[in-house]
Amino acid sequence: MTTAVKHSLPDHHHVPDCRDCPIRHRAVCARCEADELEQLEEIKYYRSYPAGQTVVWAGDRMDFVASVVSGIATLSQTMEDGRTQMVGLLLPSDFIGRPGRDDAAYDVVATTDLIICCFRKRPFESLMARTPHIGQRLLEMTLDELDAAREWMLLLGRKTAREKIASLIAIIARRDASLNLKANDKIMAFDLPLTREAMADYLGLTLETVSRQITALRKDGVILLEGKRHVTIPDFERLLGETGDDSDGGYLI
Amino acid sequence: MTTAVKHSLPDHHHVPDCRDCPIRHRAVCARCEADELEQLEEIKYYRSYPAGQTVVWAGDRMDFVASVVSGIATLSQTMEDGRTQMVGLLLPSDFIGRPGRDDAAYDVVATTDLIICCFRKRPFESLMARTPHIGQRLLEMTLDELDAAREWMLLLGRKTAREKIASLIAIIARRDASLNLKANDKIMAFDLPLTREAMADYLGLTLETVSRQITALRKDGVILLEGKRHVTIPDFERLLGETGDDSDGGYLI
DNA sequence: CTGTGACCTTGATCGAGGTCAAGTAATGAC
DNA sequence: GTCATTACTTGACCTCGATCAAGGTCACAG
Repeated sequence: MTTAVKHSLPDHHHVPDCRDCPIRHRAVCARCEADELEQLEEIKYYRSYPAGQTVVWAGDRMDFVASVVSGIATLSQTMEDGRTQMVGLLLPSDFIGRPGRDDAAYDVVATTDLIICCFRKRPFESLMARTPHIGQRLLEMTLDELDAAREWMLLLGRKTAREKIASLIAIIARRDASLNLKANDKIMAFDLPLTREAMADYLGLTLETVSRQITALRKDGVILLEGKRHVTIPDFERLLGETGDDSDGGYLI
Repeated sequence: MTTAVKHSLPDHHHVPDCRDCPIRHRAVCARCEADELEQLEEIKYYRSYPAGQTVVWAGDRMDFVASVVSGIATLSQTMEDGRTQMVGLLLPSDFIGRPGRDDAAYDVVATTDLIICCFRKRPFESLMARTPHIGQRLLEMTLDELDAAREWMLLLGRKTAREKIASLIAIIARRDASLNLKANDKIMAFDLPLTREAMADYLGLTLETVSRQITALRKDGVILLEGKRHVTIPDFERLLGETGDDSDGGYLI
């Protein structure tokens, strides 16, 4: 299997500077930094998880950091009584884990089939200490994630249900567009990678409200739906108008 | 004035590892790192702002990074229609600004009289490049802030108004206790450093709801109020029970 | 084809928190 | 003293989204 996965590594060369995801990042990509390549190669390995499986539980000991190779994972917290809030969406090339901490702070769950590229933590940390460049990139990524988290705080604290849904769809549409590089397509189309419940956990809503608002956006012609998951956006500006964000479009999340 | 401020610098030696503030941090403190002291000394200067004044507006060019010496500042975002969400509370020794970005992402407002210690950005960045240790501390601080932001996402997305207020009061109480080092005092007392409106902006509520919930907590004996701002907490565990957080108390924010 | 379960939609109702409005308290200017 | 202002409280009402409940659709197993 390792061999099979290695063939997918060219993905790692595609390191999008995705400004659109809730958790923006740039991958820590071995292949793109010749100097560190061999050292990283020595301490890395791959793991795969089927959709629905939990990668780590909050509080578990975590002896690795990792980067998403393919698939989608979520980061979430759960209160004693079961209320849960998703705090991050991990897409290919996003980073998992935290140098300097041994226990996972959040549940990491694979929402689709998932392959991650792991680095054993101690060696990674010492490599980081020897190679300031890696630490700097990690800082940059972390600052981007912090900005994204704060943008999400605005969404959670102040937006209406309709604005929340529109924002999430806009974000997914942008990430999809930036990954698939069809920049000139006026019409965006993609599958929602999350269930209604996962969207609800992300947006601080209930799944019923998510369903109702998606229906409302469809009835108003803001989005088109085929089946339950496939979304087409006939007019992206129109969608942006529903998000409540600044309309200059320059820096939406 | 510069001289007067320099006399307050011993504050910088008190670098609490405050795990309780929404935006946790450790100061980048010149005094505590002999090696970098002189280089930092060369590029630093102080600024002070009266309560209510805006330090920087979102989108403004920012040619410095800074550390709070005394007073309290807030970090917030505002939507076109005026809805605002606070995304950070900056207390003494917290860090302001972001190496690698020229424009401020958020409004920074002094809520009390404020003194900050600034470092010109370009020299700070090049010092960072030469001194990996600084970058590492910055990474650590940023990761702490990220955790705090995510904890706040749970609050914003899933907690009730009463839980939100209780959480905020608990956080302020802990920070106050950790700053004032009266660990054995069972009874905590302090002044709320924020107006009802600022609390509302922080918690994603309206100021009326904040007022009502504070009244409710007072009537239920969870907190005592003298005047509008001075709070006494007769039973901290009781307050924690109102926050909705895990009751082990180990890692509240 | 029929059951079963996951996922989603829709309806009816309820309530937490928002909105609007009036009023209080403390402060400070004149 | 009066007036104005800022910060806060309280009440009445309403709305948005949660809750509870039922039903639909689809994929898949037997």
